[in-house]
Amino acid sequence: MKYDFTAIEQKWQNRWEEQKLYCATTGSDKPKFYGLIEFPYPSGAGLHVGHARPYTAMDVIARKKRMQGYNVLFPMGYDAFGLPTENYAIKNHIHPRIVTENNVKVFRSQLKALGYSFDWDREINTTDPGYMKWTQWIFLQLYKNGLAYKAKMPVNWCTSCKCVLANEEVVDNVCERCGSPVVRREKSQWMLRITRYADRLIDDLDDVDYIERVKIQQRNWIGRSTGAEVNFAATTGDVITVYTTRPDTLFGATYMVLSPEHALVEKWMPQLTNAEEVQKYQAEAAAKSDFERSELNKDKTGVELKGVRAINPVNGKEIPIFISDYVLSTYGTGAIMAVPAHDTRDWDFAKAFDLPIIEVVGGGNVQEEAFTDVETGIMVNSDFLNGMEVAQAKEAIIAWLEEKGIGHSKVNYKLRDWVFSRQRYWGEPIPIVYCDKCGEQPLNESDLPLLLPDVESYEPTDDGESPLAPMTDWVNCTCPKCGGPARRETDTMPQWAGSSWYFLRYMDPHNEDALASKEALEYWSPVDWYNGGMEHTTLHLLYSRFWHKFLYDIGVVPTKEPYAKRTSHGMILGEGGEKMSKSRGNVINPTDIINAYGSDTMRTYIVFIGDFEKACSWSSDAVKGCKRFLDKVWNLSENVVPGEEYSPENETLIHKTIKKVTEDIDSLKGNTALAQLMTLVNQFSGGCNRAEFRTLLQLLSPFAPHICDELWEVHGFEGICSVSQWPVYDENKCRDALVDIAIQINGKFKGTMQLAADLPQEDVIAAAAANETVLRNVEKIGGKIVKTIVVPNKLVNVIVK
RNA sequence: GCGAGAGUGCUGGAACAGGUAGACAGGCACGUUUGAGGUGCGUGUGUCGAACGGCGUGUGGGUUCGAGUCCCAUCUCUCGCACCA
Repeated sequence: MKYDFTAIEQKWQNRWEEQKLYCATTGSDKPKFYGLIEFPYPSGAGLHVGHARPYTAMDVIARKKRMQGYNVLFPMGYDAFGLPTENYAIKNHIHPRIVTENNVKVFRSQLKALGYSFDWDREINTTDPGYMKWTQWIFLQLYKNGLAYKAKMPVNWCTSCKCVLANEEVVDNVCERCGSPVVRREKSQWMLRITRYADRLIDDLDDVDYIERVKIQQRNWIGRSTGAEVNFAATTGDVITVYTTRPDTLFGATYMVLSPEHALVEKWMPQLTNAEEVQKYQAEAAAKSDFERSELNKDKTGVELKGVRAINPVNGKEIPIFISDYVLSTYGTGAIMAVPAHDTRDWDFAKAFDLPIIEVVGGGNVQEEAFTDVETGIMVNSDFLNGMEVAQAKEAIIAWLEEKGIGHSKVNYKLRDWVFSRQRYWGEPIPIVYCDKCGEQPLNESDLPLLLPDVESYEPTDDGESPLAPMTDWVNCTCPKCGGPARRETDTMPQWAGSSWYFLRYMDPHNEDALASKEALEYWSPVDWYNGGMEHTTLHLLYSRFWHKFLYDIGVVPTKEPYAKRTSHGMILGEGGEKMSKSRGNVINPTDIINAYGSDTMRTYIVFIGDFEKACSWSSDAVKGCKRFLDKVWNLSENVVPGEEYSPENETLIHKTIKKVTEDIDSLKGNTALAQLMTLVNQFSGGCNRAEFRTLLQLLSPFAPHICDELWEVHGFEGICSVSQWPVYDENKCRDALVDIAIQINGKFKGTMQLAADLPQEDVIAAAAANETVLRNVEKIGGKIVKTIVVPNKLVNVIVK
């Protein structure tokens, strides 16, 4: 019989779907397992191998869990709002909804062709009105709880997308998505107060099982630092508040620096003797992009504010005040006290402007370089702090500042509030209206979802207005409070909105009265295992944790954290180790591989390709190797003899294999699990019995489910392989009766000897002493055996002197 | 600059908790099956050497009976952050 993978795969995919074999049941008594992967953005290019890697890995886990008796929720959906769809729609004059529908169709058929065990009854799409309704509902709750607010502020504006971006979407001052330059614009924007959750987003990382680099990256992004705010008096009578993490070095503050945008600079302008020079510097700084500002970070520039001085509150000394663009207006208070002796940047500036450097922490040579070590230093030149260690001095000075009422301890974050407005058409409209009488008003929940107007044209505008703004039929509405005339908010939500809670919708996707029922949320929460890309660590992953915590606070969800475990996959590179890209022409289309070798081969290769967490390059030859392996399994099927028990010559290897496959799948090492299965199949090359073949099919089933279900049926085993009960192993049967013991002479490997397993140590030593290899080497060295080290069942090391 | 991770055959990659480095696969070579083969099967394949044997996990040290694995130093690469006071 021929291995007709196309027919077999089609047959089983149909059967799985008809029988709803992989559908999850809320409330089942079985233990639950919720495995999640990031749902795709249905782009016009279709599914690529980058999707297939994490999807296949989680499918293998889900399939194994199911066979182990878990009630498995493994869902799929589409994150379908977004710019590429909108741009494509504009260019080709098709409505984005149609574009989305077409793309989703392609994605769905590709996903099905890969044989994933998704619960297709729970498929979701973020652009469905029934889904959008709850995205908008969550926004209203955020609004009502003071976490969504409108603010006029400088924002990142992508010159190509003609749209505002969140800080997280700007990489090296270009748009993360399209690579076009990002400029600053002053705009009124909807913001989400993610900063209110900064502490919990850091602290609760201790309670979840995320791979370490994800935790580190999130902590760094939130960027919590503890220090103090200190008030300096200016000679004008104004107060300059600074933020510092080193209040202990206050005695070493020899000048101050304000950011060029600091409000006091404007206030003081009339009394500055060098106002012109100051204004020129401000103008230069404003003209520079953030990129240029940080590019030029080698040489410190700045201008002294002549005519104003500050007083160091600890010693009453007058010190000069500068403006410089190395002080950021957006962090802390936009002003610093400069301690050149103990801060590298201040040191550079002091050298450039010839300012005094006063050592206040001993241990370095501050005339040569800034001494920033906080572990070893002892305070000097600091009055009542002298002799203390840095940590001690921090506490003492903060106490002193608080007592005098001129400072207090303070925690700062790099994290900023989330810019939530986008000036595009293809997103969820923000459910707010503006009434002349009542002002800003949220829509009534009963009026959700607020749908997009169905129009012909929705080109982005250059003036920063949403394309929805000119659609007066839609914009003009009535005020939900007074019923008078009102106008709708015309900005839409970012793509991150729908994906911030989608994992909850899977739990109860058709619910019309709530985002999901209490029962479903209680039963399925939290997601047990979430795998996704590192690129989402400070975007989607952080955003969704924020939303989830908020939903927890208002009693909607039962857990503080959405995901119990997070892992991440490496990229699949092209054949030569280069990134796959259209321009290089090295993109692998999963459909081509499926057509040529079958989905089981594709799946097997994707798992076998290498370490899941590392980048791997695609190899067309190695794909064939996996096809060969499945061919061998297929051919083995014709050499299966009767036998309901494992035969003695295969028993140990089978138990070992069950053990290895079971453990390796759980630790994302499908590559070595498959290697072990290949070893087993190689051992079976002459044939195997029914019991052995049955176990092989079960172990291979998570990786190559179609061929296994088919052969299972061909051999008349009961039920369906992919939902049969996972085989168990006996630890005692995982060991060979005879073992090869390595022989080392003085630590060098010389050969092996075969002994019975678990022999007492004395017997092993005796066997070694009598061993030919040992005797020969002892003689050669011309010494005596002084010691023998035995590692049970592994090795003996004979020390000869 | 700071933080994280990684350097193993011709290639992708294995190696539990320090215990036979190179599993498994690809490629290549030879043989064989075949009318033919981008088929199947078999054998070989780290390196030097005819062999005995020696040498081998980026580099240099160290700890240990024993190091790819641990420690110190150093080089290279990848990723993340980047004037965050």
